[in-house]
Amino acid sequence: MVSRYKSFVYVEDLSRHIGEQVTLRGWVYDKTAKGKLVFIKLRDGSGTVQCVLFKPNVDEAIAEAAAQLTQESSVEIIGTVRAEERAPGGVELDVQDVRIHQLSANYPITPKEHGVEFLMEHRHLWLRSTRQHAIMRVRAQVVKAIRDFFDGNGFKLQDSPIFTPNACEGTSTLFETDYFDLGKAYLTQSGQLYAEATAMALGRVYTFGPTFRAEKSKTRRHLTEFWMVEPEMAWFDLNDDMDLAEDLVEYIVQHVLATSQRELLALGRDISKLEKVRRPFHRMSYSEAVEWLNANNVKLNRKQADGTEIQVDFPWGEDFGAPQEEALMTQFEKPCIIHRYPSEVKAFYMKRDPEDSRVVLAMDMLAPEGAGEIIGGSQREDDHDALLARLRHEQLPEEAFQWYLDLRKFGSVPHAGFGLGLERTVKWITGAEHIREVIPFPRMIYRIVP
RNA sequence: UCCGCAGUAGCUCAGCUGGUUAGAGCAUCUGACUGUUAAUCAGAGGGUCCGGGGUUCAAGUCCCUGCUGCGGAGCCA
Repeated sequence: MVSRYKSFVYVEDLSRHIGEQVTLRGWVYDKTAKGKLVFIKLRDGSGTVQCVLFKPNVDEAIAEAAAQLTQESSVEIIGTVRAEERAPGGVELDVQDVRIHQLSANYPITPKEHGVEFLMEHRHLWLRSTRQHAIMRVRAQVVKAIRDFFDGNGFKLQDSPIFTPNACEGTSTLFETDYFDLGKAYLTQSGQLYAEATAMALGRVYTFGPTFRAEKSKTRRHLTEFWMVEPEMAWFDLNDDMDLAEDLVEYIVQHVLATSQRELLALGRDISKLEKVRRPFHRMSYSEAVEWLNANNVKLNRKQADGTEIQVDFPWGEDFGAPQEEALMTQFEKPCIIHRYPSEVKAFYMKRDPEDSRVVLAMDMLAPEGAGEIIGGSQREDDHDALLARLRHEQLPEEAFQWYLDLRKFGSVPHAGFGLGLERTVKWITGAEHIREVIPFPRMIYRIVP
C-alpha cells in the first residue's frame, strides 16, 4: 500500500504543477476580502502562496467557509495552479474548494510589530512568522553543510556524552545534577576531551551536539544551551587546524548561498558580503593583534580600586573582549584567525608554542560584520608530563582526568581540533540581531519557557 | 554579578509643570467594494495605567520598595 503522504503537494513545488488541480494543506497566514474576491495567503511549512477565491465561481457554502477563515486556521484548499507575474513566488492558486480543519481564534501574533518580550513568550508561534521561518531553514542548511563537509572528507561522527563527571574548563560555569549513587554529574560544556579519545581510535572525528554553559552572560551572543561541532584530528598541527577551519567555514557559507537565496532575500541579507567569504582568510598572531590595537588607539577600560574607570593601552597578556574583537575586525571583510594566545588566558590542554613559551598553539576565528568569535581551537598538549603539570597548576582533579592522561601514555601523537558555535555561525550568516532568533527554543539566563 | 533603561487597551505606543469622564494606530466585530500584498472607506466594542506603601485637596504623572523585562559589560562558542 502506498502511503497517503506521497501524493501531497507542497507550496515549494507548485511551479511544477502549473495548470493542474492540487490539494494544499496548511495554515492561513493572512486573509483579505475585497468584494467578491477573497485572498488567502496559505503557508504549509515549505513556503507561502496566495490563493484567490472568486465568489461567483464556487458554491455559496465554500465562499462562506473562506470568509470564515482566520489567521492560522488550518485548512485544505483545492484549486488550480496558475502562473502569476504579480505573485512573489510566480504562482497563485485559483480556489475551487476550502475545507476547514480547525478555526483559530484571536491568534496573538499579527503581521504588525511586536516587542521582544511578547514574541519570546510566544516563541512556539513566532516560529511560524516569515523571518523566523527563513532563519530556521538556513539553520538546517548550515547543519547539513557541516555534516556534508566532514562526512565527505573522511571524518567519522562520534558523539560525546552529555553527562560528564568533570569540567573541561573550570567549574564555575557548569550545570549540576544528581547522578544516582555516584554523586554529581555535570552537563557537558564541550565534547572535545572525548573527541580526542575517539580521534585516537578513528583518526579524524567530529562530535556535534548541544553543550551547556552556566555562565551568567547576558548578551546577544550567548545562550546557556547551544550547539557546537567539534572536529578532532590525529597528526594535525595548528596550521593544519587553521586550514581545516577555513575550509569548513568557506564551505558552509558557499553552501548556504547555493541553497538558500530565497531565505536570505526574505531576511534582507546583503549577499555580496557573504560572497566574499572565500579562502584564504586573514590571519594574525595575538601579539600582532595587540600591536594593531595600540597602533590604532583602541583602549581598554580598566576599573581602579576606587571604582572609577580609566582607559589604558592594551596590555600584552590580557584576553580580548568584544570591543577589541570588533575593533580588530573593522579592517576585514572576511573572517580572521587570531592565533598563539598567552597561555594564561587559555585552557590547560593547549600545547605550548615550542618557539615562544609565553603562548599556546591556540586559534580563534572571528567573523566579519561584528559577528565576533565563531571558532575556538588549538593543537593539544600531547606530552604526558607537561599535561599533568598543567592540570596541577590549574588545580583540576587529577583522578577525573586519568583516562585523558592515558591518551598521552599509549601512542600519543600530535593532534588538534576546534569547536564551531552553530548559533553564532547562523547568526552571522542570516544577519540576525540576536542569537535567540537562530535556535527554535533558546535557553537563556532569564528564560526557559517555552 | 555590575551599570543603565523600561512597564498605560489583545499588540505597538502617546499622555506636557500633578488638575474634568485616560488617547491614537493596528488587531477584533458589523457594513461597502472583482486584484489585495501592512488594502481602503464608514461604524462599534475594548483599561487592575506592573504589585505594595507614601506625599497631596488631587497621582498614569512625584517619592520609597518589590516584581518582570530589555540593553550593555565581564566570561565565552
